[in-house]
Amino acid sequence: MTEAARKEPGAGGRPRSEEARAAVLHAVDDLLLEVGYAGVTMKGIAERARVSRQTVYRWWSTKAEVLFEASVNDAAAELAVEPTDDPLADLTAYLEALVRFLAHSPAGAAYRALIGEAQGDPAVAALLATKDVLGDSARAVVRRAVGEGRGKLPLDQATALLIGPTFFWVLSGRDPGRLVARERAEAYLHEVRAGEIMGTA
Amino acid sequence: MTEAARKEPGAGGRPRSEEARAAVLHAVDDLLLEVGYAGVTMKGIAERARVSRQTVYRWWSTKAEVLFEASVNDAAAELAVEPTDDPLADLTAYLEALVRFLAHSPAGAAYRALIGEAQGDPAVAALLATKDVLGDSARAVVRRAVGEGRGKLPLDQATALLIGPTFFWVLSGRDPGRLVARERAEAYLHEVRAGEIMGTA
Amino acid sequence: MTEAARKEPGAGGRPRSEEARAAVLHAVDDLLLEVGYAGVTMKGIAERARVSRQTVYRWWSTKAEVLFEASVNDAAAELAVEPTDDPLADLTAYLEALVRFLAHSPAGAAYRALIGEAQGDPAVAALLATKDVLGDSARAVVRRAVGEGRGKLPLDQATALLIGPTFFWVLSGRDPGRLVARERAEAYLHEVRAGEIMGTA
Amino acid sequence: MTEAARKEPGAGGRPRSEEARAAVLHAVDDLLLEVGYAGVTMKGIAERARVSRQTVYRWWSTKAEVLFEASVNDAAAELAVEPTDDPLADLTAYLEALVRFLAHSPAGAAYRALIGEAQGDPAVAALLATKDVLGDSARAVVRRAVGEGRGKLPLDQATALLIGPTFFWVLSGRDPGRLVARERAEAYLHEVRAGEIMGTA
DNA sequence: TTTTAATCGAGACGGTACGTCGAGTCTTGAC
DNA sequence: GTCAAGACTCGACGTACCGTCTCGATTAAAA
Repeated sequence: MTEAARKEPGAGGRPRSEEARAAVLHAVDDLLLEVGYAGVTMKGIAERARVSRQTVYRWWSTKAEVLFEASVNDAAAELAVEPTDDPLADLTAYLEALVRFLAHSPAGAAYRALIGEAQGDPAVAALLATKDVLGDSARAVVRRAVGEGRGKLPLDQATALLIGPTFFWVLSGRDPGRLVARERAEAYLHEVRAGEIMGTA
Repeated sequence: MTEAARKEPGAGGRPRSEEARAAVLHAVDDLLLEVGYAGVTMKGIAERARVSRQTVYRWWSTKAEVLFEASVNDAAAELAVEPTDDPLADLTAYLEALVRFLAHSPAGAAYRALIGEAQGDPAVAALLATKDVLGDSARAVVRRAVGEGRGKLPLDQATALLIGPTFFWVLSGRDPGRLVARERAEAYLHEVRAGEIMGTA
Repeated sequence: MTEAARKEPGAGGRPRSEEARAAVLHAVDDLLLEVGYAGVTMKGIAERARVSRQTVYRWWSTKAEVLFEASVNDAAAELAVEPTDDPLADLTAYLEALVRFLAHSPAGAAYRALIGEAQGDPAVAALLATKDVLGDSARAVVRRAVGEGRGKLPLDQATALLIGPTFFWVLSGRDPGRLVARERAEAYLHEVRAGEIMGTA
Repeated sequence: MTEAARKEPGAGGRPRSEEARAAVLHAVDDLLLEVGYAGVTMKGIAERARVSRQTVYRWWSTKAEVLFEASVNDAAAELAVEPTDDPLADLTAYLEALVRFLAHSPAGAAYRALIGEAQGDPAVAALLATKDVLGDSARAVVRRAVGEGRGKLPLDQATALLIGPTFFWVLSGRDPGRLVARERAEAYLHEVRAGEIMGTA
């Protein structure tokens, strides 16, 4: 449904079946792993969830919406890192979580597929724009590690610097095992802190 | 066509129509702009190219293949930068070309769509792996700018560092106008050269 | 409602809303004219009558039942002819009423549609068998005009002789304007009276 | 297809599968008997004929068209009577064939259903108007029996007089076993011949 | 006066057919 | 052997109506 149960209008009527909602979200998770994004269909989701096709369409209009709702909570959870007093450790933990999410987590696979679909489908792009999972999670970490506004670099560009290389690495099909989070975190910290002084980037 | 015109088998027979081939590649370019990646279909390509459906299938098996062939040459051309003696200028020029390609060029739109499709479709991933347009173009620039193997950072990770932030920025739907190539190039140069000494990367 | 308001079971309870009943019958009449029999749906009836779907189903189980109840009273009224002392005049008046009913009246359109539905749907056939509107109206006229049992022809066959040609004419889509009731009435009278003597038909 | 294979345009292309055409017509015949007109669906026809749904829609746009094509040939055959020199015998034979057709033949069941559907669906009415199976067959018999234009009664009204009573009898669900063709034929002959002299009907 | 019970509206539910579309394949005749 | 044309099977699309099922809110007669 994208935005959780709106039940204002009228008031009357049979209430939405929470069971059906859960079954659909569960089904789409399973299907993504089994048949891949391209193989997921609204029909397939409905059948797997033992739910009528109409019920799926009633609450989500595309498979992208179902996937988004199914994965966005998992995504936020998997990308959250417990803050410590050590910025380097935080950054390292975040980069490790990022690789794990993008390259190995089911929620990450869903997210990659959505990012992909968004490249050729404006509707999906708009959907993704409603919640910037990656950006939000990174911003929290970066803000703690380097402080906001202390460098000349806007916060969102600083996060792009952090996320970008890993993002490209995974999406372009390179081996995620070859990434070393610790080194990247050190270099990143060095770079953005230099930016504070040099005023470059 | 994926594998260039093979003319070995048998002997006689009508030769492949170069006219048809060009018409297909042309049509797919047009269609991409008009209806977007999701709207492109094999049927649509054939009709637009005034070519029979069978003819398209004879030479390409998926729309991804047609798009790939139609855009890969343009892509390489658009990402090539004339080498100068100034590494900073080269890097800056490359980053500008990269933004132009990813965010504004038709070939780039096709490439983004293909990268996207690859996230959920292994066949497309394999297709893209046959020619690493982005990596190749960046490698050439990076090699000239910092020298190969002089840092501890492997070359392909150094290129990921260069491409990644921009790649993420554009694919996540952020405004490409806010990227400043010059600053990024300076910071990049600073970082990878520090890596040579610090051995971090 | 098919079987008039039964109020036996239990005891208390909210009484049936006569308003709702009338609204439904009214709605089905309107809809039949606007969208035709095929276009009438239970859903459409409910919405048009500003009544819940369940309420329609509570009292009628198919659209045929609603239509039947909505049209049967009108039908009987439209087919009733005031008896005079002149059999020929009675028959003529009846045939005129029959054409008017079958070819031009809304109730007749409903009746034709029901007869039609009955050809392929035994449930509708059974429904129609509960009240032979056409036969009843004709029987009354024929009985007065020629007397019952005076010919060898059973009464219902004599009525079929009267109704049949017009019935076929209209249902097979022929122009009702070309029927001349007076001539048909004369011939009919001649034929059935001959039957009394000849003992043939 | 309603009008047999049109193969003029273009010339190229795979020819229509006669096998598929026959399978569809056969399937709809079977289905009509098994599940009744209301139970016949385009989906059901396609599945029963082991043919794709698209193929059915390619040549017929509604189930009425399929049924019409499937039954019209049988209908004409079943209603044809071998002319003799005895008008009374011809008429009797025709009336017997008519009862057999309307009340007992599969083609007749289809025809009744189509007539029925036509009452509430103008498209079906138009379809039926393209070929007046009942009228054509009766006209041939009546013309031979009484001569055309010898009475004041137009030929098609004379045929309505012949067909009508039986038509009404069967369509209103009355027992076809109670009809006696011979008596009806005699009365009919008597009536229309009287009409020649009396100039009534 | 409180139950009690059947009504009402609204609207979600599982089904199933609708008619369309794209994917690939196959079958012609012409080149 | 390629080409245009176009019929073929298959399966998903998104919509519509089916008939059933909860809901909360009425509305009267029975307790």
